[in-house]
Amino acid sequence: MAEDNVGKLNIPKLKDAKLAGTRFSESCTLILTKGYSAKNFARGLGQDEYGAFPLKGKLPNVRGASPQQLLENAEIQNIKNILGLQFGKSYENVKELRYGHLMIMATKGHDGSCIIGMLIKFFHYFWPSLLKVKGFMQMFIIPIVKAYHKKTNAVLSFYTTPEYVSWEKELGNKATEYRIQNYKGALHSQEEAQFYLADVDQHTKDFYWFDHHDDDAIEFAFSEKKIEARYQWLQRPQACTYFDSKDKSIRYLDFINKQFMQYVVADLQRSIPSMVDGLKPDQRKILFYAFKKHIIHEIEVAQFSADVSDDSPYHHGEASLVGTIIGMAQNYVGSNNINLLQLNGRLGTRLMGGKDHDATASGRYIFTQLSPITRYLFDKDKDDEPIPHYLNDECQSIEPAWFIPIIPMVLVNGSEGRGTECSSFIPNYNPRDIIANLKRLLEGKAVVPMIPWYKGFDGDIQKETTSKDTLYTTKGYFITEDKNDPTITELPVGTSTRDYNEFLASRCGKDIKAYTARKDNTNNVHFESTMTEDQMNSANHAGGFLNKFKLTTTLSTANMHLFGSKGELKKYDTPEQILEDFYHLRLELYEQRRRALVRELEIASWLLENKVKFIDKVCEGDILLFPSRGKDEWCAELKRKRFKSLPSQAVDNVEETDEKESGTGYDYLLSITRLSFTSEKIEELKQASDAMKKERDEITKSKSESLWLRDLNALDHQLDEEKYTLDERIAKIDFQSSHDVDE
DNA sequence: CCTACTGCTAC
DNA sequence: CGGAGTAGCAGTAGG
DNA sequence: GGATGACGAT
DNA sequence: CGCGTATCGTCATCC
Repeated sequence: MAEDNVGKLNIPKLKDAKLAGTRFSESCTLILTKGYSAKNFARGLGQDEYGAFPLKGKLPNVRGASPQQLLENAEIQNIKNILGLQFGKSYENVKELRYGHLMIMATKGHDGSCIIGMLIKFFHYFWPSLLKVKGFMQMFIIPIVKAYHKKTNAVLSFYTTPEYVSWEKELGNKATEYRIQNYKGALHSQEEAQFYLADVDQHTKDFYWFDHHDDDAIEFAFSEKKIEARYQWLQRPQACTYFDSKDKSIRYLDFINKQFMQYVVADLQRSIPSMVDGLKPDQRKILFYAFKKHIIHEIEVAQFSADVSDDSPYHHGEASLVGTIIGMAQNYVGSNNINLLQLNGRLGTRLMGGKDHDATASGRYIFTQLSPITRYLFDKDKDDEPIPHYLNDECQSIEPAWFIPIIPMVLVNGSEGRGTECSSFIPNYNPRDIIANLKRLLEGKAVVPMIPWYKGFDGDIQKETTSKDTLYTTKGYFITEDKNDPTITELPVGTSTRDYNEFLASRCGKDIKAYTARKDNTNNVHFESTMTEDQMNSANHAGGFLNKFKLTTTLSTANMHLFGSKGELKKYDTPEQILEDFYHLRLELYEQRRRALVRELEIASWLLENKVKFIDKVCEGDILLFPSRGKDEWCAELKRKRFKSLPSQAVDNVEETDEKESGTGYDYLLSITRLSFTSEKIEELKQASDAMKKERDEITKSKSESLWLRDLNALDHQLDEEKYTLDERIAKIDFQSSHDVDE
């Protein structure tokens, strides 16, 4: 039968169906998979009618890409050739194609939707008529969670998180009857493959085109003309919609609206940090786990990332998590101003812009732990609830929506990210400037404008005066001892020593005679160059040495997107705006903390007071310990004598003590040991009671502002301890201006 | 009979 | 993913 | 002025 | 332990 196989295809990794390209091709299905895990699966379906082709990574988006680019893309070429498609041709049916169906094996989660979306867009762009052939495009769905009934062994599969969560909710405490299995990968074992083979139909969904609304949906999701509309769409709170896995077929419209747009939201959410703690979800996950397990002693990064992974219900590649951990721990110039994690080992230096490692591999050989200063920034002394706000339960999540540091960390370490419809860049600022500004706000004064600052940076950062006021220039630094031989001792923010080394090498013999790089310390910059007079003159003509030799970069504050405290996407125009937004939220939470503290002290205070009163009355003979009585009698007597009983649970409504008589409300009095009746103990108790009253009064009188101020001062002090000072920078600027090296 | 080396797997 | 490198082990040739 | 690449999480 | 593909938006720089 292979004789009439139209053109044997020589495509590596392709497992062609035996009947593909024959007169039976209409009944053939090409399965597109991510990775190689589905090869056996395709084999199980039958090698005559099923072919399999693994996709590497993500497909290109046809939107905006030039036809040339698309033609050069190997994956697109392969798909086109395997199916036997021709560009520019319109297909009303699949008779001419080598396969009758194109089935995408959706990897679970949003990124699977991304690939399907790209594929739909690809066909919509080149062969829109094919989308109207019902069942040409299919997807094979794989559950994210399976529930096994412990007794009956019945299996329930869930294909979307909301679907699973609503089932779990309905179940209530019957949930213990099930064993829940989270799906980590797809189709790894033979057993799994069998499971799907047994019921291929139920997992296969046909895509279909109904009317022009399907076109409109695709247009809405992808068109460049709809950017504004999509941005508006993202402003609205998103409902967790999902398709019904029982439906045999799925409309393009529904796929786009329910699946693809959720990917867009997820993509944005993982890329844009929160205004409150400055963290992206994975960074928060890492910090959450580090707090939970109290990682204050070093732990292997590979182990740590595996633990973080296990701790959350859904995770991406381990390598990316390792990379995120390393990113949070780096402290070379231009990375973090305050690294929340600490790294042991030589990984991530300025030499290569922090990339001189391979995350997957190096994770096994490097160690990390929480930086000591982190506890000063987050939840010092555990006065705050450790996790004040959780994500809504519909979108099952273990981590908090955000942590609440005492200063806006997003300004300290900056951030950079790109999602769909919106990207974001925030430069680093000086924690000292931030603290000072917060103190100004606490005193009712106006904030002072801040300029970006990078810890350890020896160059200069200035506001660009000539153009927009959202631009800042970072300048490297050089000295010229001999007239024509500049020595570069600092590179602008964001330039790695290695890249710069290559750059200088490329200029040798052209703009400079020669140069030498000193490599004593990976974080040190030292390039000695030699130039002829002509070269020096031409550099001066080209706007000076700094410009000619790429010793400046710019920082822009024109694109500062963040998620606000309620998860809303928000654009900020100045760092001060971020600071003030943070200020109002943080102050409100300090007030909450203060009230909670007052409540606690209130109770502790009257507890002691009542104990003292009780002991006094016993000593005075007002209350007789003997003869023995029943507990009810005791309670009645104590109530009559106006002792307060301790509410069993609620600590609120302290005033109204006669709610429910649990019978244990007076235990704190009845269990007083006889030792307490010694004069020493009585004295001690009275003193404690007075002290408690005093503290209570103080906190009651005090303002939330002073609680915050106390934390800020503690942080300030810790920064002193760790030598975060401005002195270096100021000295350098003075030095630089006095030597007049600029131009 | 012990050493030195080869070939192999598992990581 | 695949190549390089290595630990550990069994088998074997050679002194 | 239009193309290109860098950034970072996946 | 080092390779590869891609998305996504913005901005600087290259030609």
